[in-house]
Amino acid sequence: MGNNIGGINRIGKTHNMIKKVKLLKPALGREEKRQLKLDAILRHAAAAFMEKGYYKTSLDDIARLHKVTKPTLYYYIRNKEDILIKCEAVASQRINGLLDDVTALDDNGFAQLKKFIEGYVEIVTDDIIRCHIRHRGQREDPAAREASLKMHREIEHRVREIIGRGVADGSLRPCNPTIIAILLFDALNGISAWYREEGDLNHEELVAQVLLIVTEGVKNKA
Amino acid sequence: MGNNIGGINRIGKTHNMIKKVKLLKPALGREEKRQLKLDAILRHAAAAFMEKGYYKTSLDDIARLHKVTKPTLYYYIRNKEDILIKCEAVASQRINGLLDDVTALDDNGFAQLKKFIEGYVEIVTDDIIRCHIRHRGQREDPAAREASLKMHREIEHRVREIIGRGVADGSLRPCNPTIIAILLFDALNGISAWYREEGDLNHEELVAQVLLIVTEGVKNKA
DNA sequence: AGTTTAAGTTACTCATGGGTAACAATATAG
DNA sequence: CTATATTGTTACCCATGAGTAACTTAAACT
Repeated sequence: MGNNIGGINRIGKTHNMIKKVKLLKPALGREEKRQLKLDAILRHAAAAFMEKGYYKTSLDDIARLHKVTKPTLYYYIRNKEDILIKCEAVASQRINGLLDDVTALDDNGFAQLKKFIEGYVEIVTDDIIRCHIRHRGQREDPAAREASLKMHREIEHRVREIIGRGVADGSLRPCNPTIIAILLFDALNGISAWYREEGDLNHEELVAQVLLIVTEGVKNKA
Repeated sequence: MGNNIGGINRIGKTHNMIKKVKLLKPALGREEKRQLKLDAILRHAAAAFMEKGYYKTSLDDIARLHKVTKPTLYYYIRNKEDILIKCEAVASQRINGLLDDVTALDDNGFAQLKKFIEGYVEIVTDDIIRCHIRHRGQREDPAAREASLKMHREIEHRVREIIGRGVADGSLRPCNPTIIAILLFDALNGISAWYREEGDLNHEELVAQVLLIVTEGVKNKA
């Protein structure tokens, strides 16, 4: 169950190709239009947060990026923190979707872990996910804070289970699944902070190196 | 060349044991006293930043922790950002000190890498280091920002060199030292966010698991 | 002693930015 | 073609918190 915000950034292009956008609009229901705009706002906000950080980015900045004024944002979001919460919802869906796919696989723990790593490196490229990884934890509202921690624990727990399964079925070497899951997660999440698709390092090489260290380690036994 | 702020938190105890602190004070020069207080402020600030985050921690909060009023802080620091800069200086000294020790070792790349990991897990326990790892990158002042990035690059570069050396001398399996260094760093830095010495997970177990994944990987070859 | 310097305090200023009230335009429906 | 939600705007409020000025107290040196 992948991602409900796939083609949002194609809106810009549509806008360039067709002058009277009005002709196109009625094709979409109000609720869908609203959802689309919300997603666009989230993308703009996430990009800004990644560049300047949450606190150094004002709502006016985000509004400017979206070419509206600040109060308009409040039609789509409850408050500034709500942006992070909504980003988290998207992130949760995508990551848990990946985990659904991976655990549905009829294969041993190692194979599942491998698939997870490949998928996660893909996911971590998205600005909204990046934003969530970087700003996870900063919740003013205690309830939101708790929810955030819970969702993070759940994901970590699912990864831990994959590793545990691998140890049980013999495809993974005996280890402490809790620690290994956290270490792996931190390394993967770290990728979101430095990896850019436009750069000279391609996806395959990156995945290959992650898999190298996770599966074989770096010590030479020859 | 370890750490110049080793026994700061012992001041509290001293204060409890000896009533007339005045009798003790003259043993220290003014400059040293000043340095001691600065370090204490840094510790208080770092602890607060780790708990509430940089932006949610006001200078009044820090002053309160230190049992002084806000303007007094300005006797020791230039401004709020200066606290991060000073934490970074401490971190730089400790990490580069470790790297000095490690690279001075007359042994192969793998052995050096192992020593580095052991030492780094130790370092990452310190609040000031934690603070630096978490808040590295948020610099208002462009010059400070550049300096921060440069220092971080330098450290990463030294780790990369150790790995490269290992590949060259055959103690490490052929790999991309740049990527491996970054992944390793992210995993190690991540530790600072969750590991507490007081917890039930002891140091040795943690180091053992990190070394397990780095050296052997988790895939079972049996 | 008594003068100087370090260390700390109270009481402000002032920019920033989140959030809102009241009003204007635009689209959808009947 | 009017009536009514839906979007959006301009103009404001106000809490927060960084940084400063002016003044007081404590320590140190000769």
